[in-house]
Amino acid sequence: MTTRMDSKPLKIKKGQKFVDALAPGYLKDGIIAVKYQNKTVDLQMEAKENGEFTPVYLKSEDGTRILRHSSAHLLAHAITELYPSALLNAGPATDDGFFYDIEMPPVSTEQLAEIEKKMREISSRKLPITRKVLSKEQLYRMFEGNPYKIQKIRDYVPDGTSSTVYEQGNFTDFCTGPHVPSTDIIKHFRLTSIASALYKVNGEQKHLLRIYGTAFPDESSLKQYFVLKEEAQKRDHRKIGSEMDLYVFDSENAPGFPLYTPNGTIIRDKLIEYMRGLNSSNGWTEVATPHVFRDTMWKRSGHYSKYREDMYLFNLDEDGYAIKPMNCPGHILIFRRNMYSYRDLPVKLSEFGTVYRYEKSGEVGGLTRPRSFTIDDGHAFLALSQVENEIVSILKMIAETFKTLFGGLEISYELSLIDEEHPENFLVGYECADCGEKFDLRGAVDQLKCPKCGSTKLRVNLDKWNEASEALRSAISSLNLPYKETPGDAAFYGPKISVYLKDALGRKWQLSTIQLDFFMPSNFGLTYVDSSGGKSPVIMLHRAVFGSIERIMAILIENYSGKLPTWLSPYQVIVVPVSEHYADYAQGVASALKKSGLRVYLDSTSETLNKKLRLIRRFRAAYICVVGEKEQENNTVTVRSRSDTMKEMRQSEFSEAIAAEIEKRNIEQFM
RNA sequence: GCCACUGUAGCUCAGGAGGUAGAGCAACUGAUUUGUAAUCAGUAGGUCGGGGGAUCAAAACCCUCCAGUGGCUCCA
Repeated sequence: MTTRMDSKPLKIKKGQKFVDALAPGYLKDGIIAVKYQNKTVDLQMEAKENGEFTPVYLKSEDGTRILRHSSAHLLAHAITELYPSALLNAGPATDDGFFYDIEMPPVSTEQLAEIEKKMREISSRKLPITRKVLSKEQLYRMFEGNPYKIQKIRDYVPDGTSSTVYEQGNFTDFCTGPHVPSTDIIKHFRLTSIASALYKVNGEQKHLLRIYGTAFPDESSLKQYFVLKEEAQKRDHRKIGSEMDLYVFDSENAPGFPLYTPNGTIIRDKLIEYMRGLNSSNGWTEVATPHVFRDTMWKRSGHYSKYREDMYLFNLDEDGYAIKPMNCPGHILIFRRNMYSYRDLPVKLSEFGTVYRYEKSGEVGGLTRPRSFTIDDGHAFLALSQVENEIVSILKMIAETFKTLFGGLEISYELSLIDEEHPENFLVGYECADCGEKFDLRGAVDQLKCPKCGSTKLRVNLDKWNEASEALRSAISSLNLPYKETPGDAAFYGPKISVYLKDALGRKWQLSTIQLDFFMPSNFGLTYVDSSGGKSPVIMLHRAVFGSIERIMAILIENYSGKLPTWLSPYQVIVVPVSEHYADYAQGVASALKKSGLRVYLDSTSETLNKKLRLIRRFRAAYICVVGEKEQENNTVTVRSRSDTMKEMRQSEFSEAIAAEIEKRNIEQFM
């Protein structure tokens, strides 16, 4: 899809159309737009001044994006022909296709096929797609009767200026383009699904119908796309997890709550054991906190006002309680049992804490979005001067962890900051202009009031946020890690770093987070005695390396297609006798291996060898040992690895090799 | 919560212009004793997601609830 074409810059004169600046016949070579002054524009556009441009080929990334955007128009065109009363909203290209949001009655999958058919028909009409410049007034007139378009014209086209529409046959859409020059360029596409999408028009929330599709420059990439989707489905952790017997979802009695079987529990335990070691060698101590707290604590921590909707709440006698959706306040209660001097900090508390969040019914799914999950949580209580060092140390733990779990897979970092335009979405400091009171609040600007004098004249103070952000930024850049800043994505109580992994199928998963928090410790009045004998506020740092055990398990399973590294595998060895004649020898092999600490399963059924191998396949054992006459005589085992290579070897040799592999937590097998 | 699709045996699925359920695999029993992805025969297994309705009659039709899957961030 990202085929690089020869795209030497070409010359263009002011007022000349790009299409005319191309040598004749270029269009057939798959050029659908050009890049001029750092923007992609239509071939029919005229250059504003003398200069250079480069052709954009359909097969390039930019070209494919344009193709998809044009496909969305084609979809909209088909809809207007089939359903004249439909009101179009917007239809952009996405990373792997396109969609269009439309106000219209829901359609069935059969109707979807009809729409696709109509699209093909319109495509074959070979309609030229042309761009027209219209004034704001003309646009209003053209789209009157469509409140969605009217709103966009109002919002995006300044008074007295103009914008553009794109026309293909009798269909016109308000759009800045660019687009492919003709409908018949859109050939290799498919509509994929129907969804409903929330949209606000004139301040009112509306459910629009969203139709998804995808398009590619050629048929083979389109096919490839669906092959990859299928491959992803084959690796679905829900499917593999039930084959490997790792966990159960009981949708009647525990919707959204995973129940771990003995096999799944082994994986969990091994992950926890690994993290425990890493925690301890990095100065993290471990604590245990209860699952239920009085709501007084949640009110104080700020969770009650922000997360109440997602919390499991209940009342007993006169008191309100909540099951914990997070571990942090519990750790604060432990931290504050003492007075601390600056010499005592940082205090680093970790816990494999299971939390419960009431996810809305449409949002739960598998291990990636469960209602209960276990965080490899940790909270550091420290002084501002210690923040950067601590973050560096955590970033190193993260890098080490993912190298162990995934080898060389690519990880990337994101630094999420406050949206300075909309501080009301965050807990920020304010100062009262009237009485000078300083306080932290979160809420709509026009509802904010000074808690002391009731004045509404408040000044936002982002000092804490800026300091926090700077500490994160300088830690991440001191390690030369590639990162991207995303304003507005911060947690409501502080900025954060998120870590992403690209898996074997190229999918991006969010893993670790590090969040800085100036506010929760101040809600609980946490201070330490600084070197001058005064009280200084404690800063809190939330971190999770795995993120959640369930999520990391799901990613591991999908990435390895269930064939986990040996140290994590529930079945490290399955011993299979060729027939029952060798049951005793097999038994001996199995117990010797078990004695050396391996997780071994002996298949003692009386099936044929072929059948036994077929039936145990679903467990994705690290090694399968077949033993029969030959092995019994030679005191050997014939070992078959995950990748189906086979080798006969002495029992002791096998047992040492596998022990070393597990000890080092190798991803690769020794054979 | 909203939209589409789905819910029949432990698993994968068939059936269905309405006449109270089928297959393969798994399980169990017996025979077979097997050399790297299906040996044979037999047995057992289901309130067709729950509830309600029209019907002489519902797994099928209608209503409703529950659950699962994919979406609901990427702006003209």
